[in-house]
Amino acid sequence: MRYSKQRDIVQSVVCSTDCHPTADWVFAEVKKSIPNISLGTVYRNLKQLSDNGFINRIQDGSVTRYDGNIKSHYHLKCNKCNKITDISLQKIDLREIIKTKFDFELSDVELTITGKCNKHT
Amino acid sequence: MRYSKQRDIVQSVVCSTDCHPTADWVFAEVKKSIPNISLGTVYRNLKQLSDNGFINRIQDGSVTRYDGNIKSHYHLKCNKCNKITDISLQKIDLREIIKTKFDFELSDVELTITGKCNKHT
DNA sequence: ATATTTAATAGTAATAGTTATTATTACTAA
DNA sequence: TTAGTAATAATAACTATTACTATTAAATAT
Repeated sequence: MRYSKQRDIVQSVVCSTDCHPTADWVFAEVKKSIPNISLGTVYRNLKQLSDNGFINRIQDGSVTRYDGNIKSHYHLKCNKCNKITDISLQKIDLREIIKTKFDFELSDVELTITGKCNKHT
Repeated sequence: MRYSKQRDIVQSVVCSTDCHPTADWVFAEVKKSIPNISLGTVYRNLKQLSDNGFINRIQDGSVTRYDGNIKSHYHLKCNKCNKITDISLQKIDLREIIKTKFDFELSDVELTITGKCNKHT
């Protein structure tokens, strides 16, 4: 994977926000530096970056979002404001439980908890 | 919501399998009884049935799947055979943890654990 | 039983998100 | 410097899903 200015900026855009952006959002943001960048380039680089572990991809309903936080963590999604917040739940060792109870070699966990955050009544 | 033969069959198709089918799979299956059913009708009825709690919708990557099992449960998805298996983890009361630790009113949890089931080396 | 009302339908067009194609550009190494 | 090949911009294609519209049929009233 050789250097490209486009990928470099895609990565820095994703890693400098905690808003779990979509490809489209990243596209708009990168355009500020590279006005003629193509949406396909953004998709391709997001894929490459996540395939190589530089960023994470998360599924938010039917749309894919990207996450510069590559430490193991989960998400809270508020169904009022749609904000996705990072959480970590170290006490629950899912890997252990899943392995011993279900004989299943966990490689990835995506836990989406939907509900209402404390900004709403 | 008044009776329709189409919805009745859509529901029975979803409820008589544990394969967590997509809309397209349901469409093909219902066609066996109603050859000229429309894909839109399948989507509309799947939506209605899940909105009314007769079936569940689950997100599998970017595609939506449906589940006749409406008891609270989670899923194991094997990334080798793509099979989705129902599991339940009664010991972990997520609702409690999420409420006390994060002040977040959980209304829905979707936990997707991806990995490798015991059919593979 | 028949007419009326209107939800549900079949068929089709449209949309959104994403991936593929293709000709061109620009790193890298000999 | 030139050959090889990643990466690119632009655009077409694709897939899952939703919207539209004229018609059909289930429930209700006559």
